[in-house]
Amino acid sequence: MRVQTATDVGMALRERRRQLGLTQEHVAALADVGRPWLIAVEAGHKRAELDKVLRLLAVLKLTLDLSPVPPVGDESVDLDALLAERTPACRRRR
Amino acid sequence: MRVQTATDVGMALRERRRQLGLTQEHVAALADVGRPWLIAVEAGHKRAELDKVLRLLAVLKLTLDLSPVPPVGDESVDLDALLAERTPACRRRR
DNA sequence: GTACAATGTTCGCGAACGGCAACATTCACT
DNA sequence: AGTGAATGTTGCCGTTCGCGAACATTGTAC
Repeated sequence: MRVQTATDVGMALRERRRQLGLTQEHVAALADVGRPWLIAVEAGHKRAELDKVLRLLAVLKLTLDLSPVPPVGDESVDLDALLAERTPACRRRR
Repeated sequence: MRVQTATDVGMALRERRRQLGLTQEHVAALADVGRPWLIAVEAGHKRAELDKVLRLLAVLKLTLDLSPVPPVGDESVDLDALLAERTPACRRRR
């Protein structure tokens, strides 16, 4: 499942927790977080701390993968535009 | 690339930024975050806010995927253990 | 309808965030 | 050596977090 926003993350977490048939209280204890916090995150809390979210993923046995956006064919234009904005020194280093 | 910790996230972000040949200052501006914050995150800052990290991923054109841990064959035991701990009401609902 | 579990909400509190700005360091190029 | 860009570091400061505990709401079983 692809996630892009905090809301996506929250929905995925809630769905997964239900799949496993686990209680918010139970999961919160396993991940060592407060229950109100878990509720907020499942609701899409944007400012949740990164490592707590990661612990939650681990507890729910969810893996997280990062991959470059597959080139759709025109992203070279965007990249060039970005390159043009950069200073010579930075361009040299890429 | 699979990430499990805040450090993993930071390393992935840094690597990706370098691949694109972008400056910390440039990326920070695009993601609307402070440069010191970006530095901390690339170094593995554990308490970074979720949505800022997500904005960073978007700016760097990285997609984020969540998937259940592939059954290794013996996790059903763990699951049963968890089920045993749950209250009847919760078990009913799964 | 009663009882209980699960979920959601609110409060006060200490702790840490993240922005900004300035300074220090590293590195590449000439 | 000297210049300039990129990166790292520090301090102040207003804002917000996240915990704990208590209360309110839903929903399920009996």
